[in-house]
Amino acid sequence: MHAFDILGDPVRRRILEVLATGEHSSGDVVAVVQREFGITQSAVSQQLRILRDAGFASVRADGTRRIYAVEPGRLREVDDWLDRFRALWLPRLDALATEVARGKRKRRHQD
Amino acid sequence: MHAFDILGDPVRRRILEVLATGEHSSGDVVAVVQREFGITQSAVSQQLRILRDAGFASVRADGTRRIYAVEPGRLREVDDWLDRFRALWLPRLDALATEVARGKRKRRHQD
DNA sequence: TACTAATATTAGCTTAAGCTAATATTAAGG
DNA sequence: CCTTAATATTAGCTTAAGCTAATATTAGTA
Repeated sequence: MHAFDILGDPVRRRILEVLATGEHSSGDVVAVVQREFGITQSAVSQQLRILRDAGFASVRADGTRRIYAVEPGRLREVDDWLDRFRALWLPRLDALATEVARGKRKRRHQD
Repeated sequence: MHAFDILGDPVRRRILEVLATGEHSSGDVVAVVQREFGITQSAVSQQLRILRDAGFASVRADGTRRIYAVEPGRLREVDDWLDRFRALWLPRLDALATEVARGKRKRRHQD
């Protein structure tokens, strides 16, 4: 599944925004999303699972709590996809400078 | 409408990929998408309209042809959104260096 | 002015995504 | 063990997104 398909949902994006600030328990995430979107714990849990399954987030157990963290790989795919458009807003940057600027390492581009 | 909501569709993404290589007529886009997705001219035209309305593409007339081009603004929104995650894959880059690296100008962040 | 080529629009169908409600699971504590 | 807290899962409903088929629009051309 393409990274953008996962990010094409406001709840999932919000969850990732929360996790971008650091690890959080499922309950923490539920609290935020529930306040802002008015949906149930079940719905949030389902979205957390989608994020896990798609590789956007990872979990570890802490007692009865589940602690979620962002997994950056899929987000880098998005970053890579944008490369083809960057010339449009960084017009005066030659190829090498762009490579350096974007901190790009050698990596396989599986579009 | 959030940029990601628009990009959460493979046909629309493919259209933007085509336009990333330069201006193209509606017919050109239809040819590519039709070959790859097997959908009708109508469907492609509808997606082109969505991209226009959302500010991802612009059109100009050339006789009976419509010439489409990428409009970078909305894609930069995506780039901006990713900022909050970049520390995850650019860990050894201080704030200023990141600013420079990302070629960031002063701009209003309306998340 | 009739005809054709290029594209857009509209109405209506179908499917899948995201939700709720209910229930299951798992771990900790008394 | 029994209970409670934290979280996950499942079944089923609803809605909206994306499609097709048909038709409209617009511009160039004979």
